[in-house]
Amino acid sequence: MGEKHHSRMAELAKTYDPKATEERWYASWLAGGYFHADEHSSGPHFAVVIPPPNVTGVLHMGHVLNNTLQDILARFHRMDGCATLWMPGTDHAGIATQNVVEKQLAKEGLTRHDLGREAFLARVWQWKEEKGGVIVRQLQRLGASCDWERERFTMDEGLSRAVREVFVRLYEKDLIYRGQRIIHWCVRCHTALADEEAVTTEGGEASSLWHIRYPAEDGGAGLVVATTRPETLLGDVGVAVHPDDTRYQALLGKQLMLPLMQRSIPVFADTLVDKEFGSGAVKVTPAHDANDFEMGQRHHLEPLCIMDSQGIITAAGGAYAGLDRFEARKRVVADLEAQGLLVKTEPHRVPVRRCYRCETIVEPALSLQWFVKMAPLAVPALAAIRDGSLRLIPDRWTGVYLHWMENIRDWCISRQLWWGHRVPVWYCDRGHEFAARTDPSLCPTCASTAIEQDPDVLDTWFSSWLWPFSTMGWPDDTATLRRFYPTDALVTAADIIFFWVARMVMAGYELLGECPFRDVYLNSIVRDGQGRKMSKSLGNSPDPIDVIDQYGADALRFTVVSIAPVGQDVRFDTERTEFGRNFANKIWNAARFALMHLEADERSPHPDPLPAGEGTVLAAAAATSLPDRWILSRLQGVIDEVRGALAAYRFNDAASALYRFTWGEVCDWYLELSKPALYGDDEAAKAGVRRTLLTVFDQTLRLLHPFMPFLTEEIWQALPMTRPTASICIAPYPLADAAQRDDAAEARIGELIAAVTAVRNIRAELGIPPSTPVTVRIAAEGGGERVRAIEGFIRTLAKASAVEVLAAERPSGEPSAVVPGLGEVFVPLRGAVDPAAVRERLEKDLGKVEKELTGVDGKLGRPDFVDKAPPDIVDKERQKAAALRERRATLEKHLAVLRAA
RNA sequence: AGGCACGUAGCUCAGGGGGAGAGCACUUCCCUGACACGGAAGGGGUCGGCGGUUCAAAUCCGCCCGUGCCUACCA
Repeated sequence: MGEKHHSRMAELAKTYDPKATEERWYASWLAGGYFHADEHSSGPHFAVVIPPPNVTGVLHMGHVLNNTLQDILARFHRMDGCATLWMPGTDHAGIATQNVVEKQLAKEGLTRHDLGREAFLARVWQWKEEKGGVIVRQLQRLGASCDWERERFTMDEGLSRAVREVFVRLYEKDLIYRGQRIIHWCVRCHTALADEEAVTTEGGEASSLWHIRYPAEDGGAGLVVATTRPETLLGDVGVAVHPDDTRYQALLGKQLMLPLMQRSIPVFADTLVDKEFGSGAVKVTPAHDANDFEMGQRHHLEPLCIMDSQGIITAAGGAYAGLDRFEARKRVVADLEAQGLLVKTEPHRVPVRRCYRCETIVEPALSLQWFVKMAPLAVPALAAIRDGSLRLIPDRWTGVYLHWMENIRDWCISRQLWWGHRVPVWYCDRGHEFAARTDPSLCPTCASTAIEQDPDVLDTWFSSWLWPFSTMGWPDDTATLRRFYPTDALVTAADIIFFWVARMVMAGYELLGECPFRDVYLNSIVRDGQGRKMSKSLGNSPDPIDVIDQYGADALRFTVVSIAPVGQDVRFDTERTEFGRNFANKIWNAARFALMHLEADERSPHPDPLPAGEGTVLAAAAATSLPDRWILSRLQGVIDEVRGALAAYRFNDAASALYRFTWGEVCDWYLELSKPALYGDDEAAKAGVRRTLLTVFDQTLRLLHPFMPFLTEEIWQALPMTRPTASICIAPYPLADAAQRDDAAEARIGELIAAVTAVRNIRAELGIPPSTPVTVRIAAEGGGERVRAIEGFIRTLAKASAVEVLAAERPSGEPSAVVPGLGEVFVPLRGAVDPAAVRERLEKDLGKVEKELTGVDGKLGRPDFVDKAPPDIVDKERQKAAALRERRATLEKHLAVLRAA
C-alpha cells in the first residue's frame, strides 16, 4: 500500500467484473427504496405496467428485451424527475400452471380427480409458493427497477375481487351471457379455449381430402362430398351445396342415404358453400364444425354429437363407438373404400388448430360456455385508436388492431379447469341463476339454500385484461389509481395484441372510462442466429441467466437494445453479447484512466461540477482548452440525441448514439487529447482538463445509466466529487445546455482529427514506423492560426517531431492530403522511403481524384441539373469541382517532380 | 387466398431523394504508462430484378422474384 493515493486504482481491475458489482448495487437500490413510487408525491409522473409473466415461467430472451426496454423507460423518467411506477407481478396462467402441477401428480401416479378440487388447489398454491415466481428473481438479476413493494399476482385477494366485480358488472349489463356454441375444445386439457388460444399451424398440415359418395335415398347416384374429416360423417345431418350450382339443382330438397350409418339426410342450399372447392358439396356436421353449426341453425337441423370430451366416438357413432377420433377416421375411410363409396383421396394441406398450451389438435365442439359480448366494448376501443388517444408503435400494427376490433367475435371466457378465478355464478334448485360479488348462502330470487356454484373457472386473460388498474387497487378509489392511472406506456410483444392489449383497452374504457395507456410499444421478437423463433422444443434459446453470468447484465442489456430496431425482429446469438461486454469494458477502462488522474492530485480537490441538485451541466466558462470545449459541445449533442431517440422509442438509436460518443469521441479522441495536459507541468491546464473529465464522466454515466445500470453506478460512485444524490438511479438525467454548444471548437477538432488521420494514413501506407519521426508541414488556408491552435496535438497524436506552417512555397514530390478548412498537409519523406512507393501513393490519390471529378463534372455538365436543382446543391457541386481540380493540379505537380527524379 | 414487413460489404443489420454506413469477420502494423474485451491504417457493396416519376433514385411508385410474419368459414 505504498502508493496510498492510488488505492482506488488498485481496486480497479484491468477488466470489468460484473459479478463483483451487480448483486451489491441491486441490493443497495432496494435498500434505498429508489424504485418505490410514492402515490402521495406531486409533480410529473410516469407509469408502466409489466406484462405479467406466467408464475411458471423462466426468463427467456424475449423477456430480456421486453423488460430491458421497460427498465430504460422507467429509469430514464425516474432520473428525469418523474414519480415513476413500474408495476410488477405475475400471472396465474390457468392451463400452464395446472399442467405443471398435474404432471407432478402424474409422477406420483395421481390425477387431480384423485385429490379432489380443494386439495388440488391447495397443492397448486403450495407449488406457487415454493417454486413459482422464479422469473421475478431473474428479472432482478437483469436490473429491473420495478416497484417490488407493489408486486401483484393475478390470483391474489385484490385482483380476485376486481375480477369478480367486473364479472358481476358485465353480467348485470348483459354483456356476459351463457350459451351453446361451437368452441375450441382441447381434448387433453379438457377445457374450452378462446379463438386466440387455438393456434393455426402455418400453411396447414399434410393430410388428405377424401371424396365420398352419398347415394340418394331412392337408390340414385346421389352426390359426392369432399371432406378433410371423414370421421365426422357419423354425425352428419345434411349435405349443403351452393344455391347457384347447376350440378346439384335436381337434388335440392331430396334425401340422401348417409353411408355407414344408413340415415336419411337432406340436401339443401346455402351460400356459405364454395362451388369451386372439392366437389362443391359439403357434408354438414353441426355438432363438430362452426360453419356447419351455422348452417344447421339456418336450416333447422338438430346437431348430432358423436364425440365425447376426450375425443372418443360415443354411442351415437354406432359401430365406431369407443374409438379415438383418429382411429375412427382410419376405420371410416377403410369401410367406405370397402363399400366402394370412396371416390378418391387426394393429398391436401389442412389448416389445423392446436391448443396453445399443449399442442394437441383442438376439436370444434358444441358446448355450453360463458361469453363476453364484445361488440359494445369495441366501440370506444376503436374510437381511441382512430382519434389518436391510443398509439401503437410502430403504427403498422394499427391496421391489425383495427381489423380485429372491427370483426370482433364474442369471447369465450369459461374454462373447464380448477386453477383460476371461479365463475361467480350460482344456480339454485328451482332453476334460478345469479351472479354475486360475495359468496351467497341463498338464492336471491326464491331464498332457496340449495345453491351450487358454476364449476368452471375464467380464462386467465379475464384477469389480465384488468391488470393496469386492478394492480392499483381498483375497484377501490385509491391514491395510487388517482396518481398513476392511466399509465403512460405499455411495452409488449405484438403476438399478444389480441389476447391482451386490445382487451385491456376495452376494459379500461368500460370500467374506468379511460384508455389504460397512451403508447403501446410493440417490441421485436427475438429469434435465434438462424432466424428461427426461440422455443423450448428447438432448444435454441440461450438461458439469459447463463449469459448474464458469462458477460454481465449490462452487456446483455446493451447488446439486446442495440440490435433491436423499431418494428424489426432481431436475431440473437450468445456471442453477440461480446459487443456489450466489450463496450462495458471500454467504459470501465476509460474510467480507470480518469480516476487515476482525478485522484492523483490531492492538493487541489475538485469542485463539485454539479450545480446543486440540477440536471444541467457545469458552466462552460470553466472549459478553456479546445478539446475541453469540443467534448463539452459534443456532449450537448448526444444528450439531445439520446433524449430525442427515447421520446420516439428509438432505443437502438439512443444506444448507438451513446456508443459512438463514448467510444468514438470520448475514448478515441478526448482522452488522447487530454494526455498532453495531464502529463504536462501546467497546473492550471491540468485542473481544467480534470474538471472536464469529471463533468464528461458524470454526465455520460448518467446518460448511460438506464441502459447499463450496474456499471454506471459502480463508476459514478467512485468519481471524486460531491454527488447530488445517493445513487445514480435518482440523479437528474442530463439536459443539454445550448450555451455549451461550440461550433468553432467542433470545427477545429474536426480538422485536427482529419489532419492526424491523414498523417497516420501516409505513415501506414508508406511503411514509416511510429519510431521514425516525421515533420508535418501544413500549407494553411488563410494564415496559420488554425494550425497553431492544434499543432501540439498533431505532434502528439501523429507522432510528429515538428509541425510547421508553410509559407508561400510548397514542397514538391511529397505525399500530402487536403484537410478542408485547414489546408494541405504534407509529410516530407524524401530520402526516408523508396520514391517509387511515394509515387505509387500519389498516383493512387490522383486516380481517386480523377474518378470523383469525372462524376462531379458530369453532373455539372447537364443543363437540367444546373437549371432545376436547388442553387445550394449546385453551388456545393461547383465548390467540390474546384477543390478537386486544385487537388489534381497539386498531385500532378508532385508527380512530375518525382518522375523527373 | 388476403394483409404486413423484409431483401444494403463474407456474416448480422442500421440508414433513407443529392458525399454508400456500423458491429463482427478479413489484411497490415502495434503488448506506446486506461483498455489486446485494446490501438492505428486498410480491402470489400452495380444497396434482390425490371420498369416508372425526377435535374437527381439505394432512398418514392408499380410489377416480378425470394424470405418471414399475421389474418381467414376453402369443408
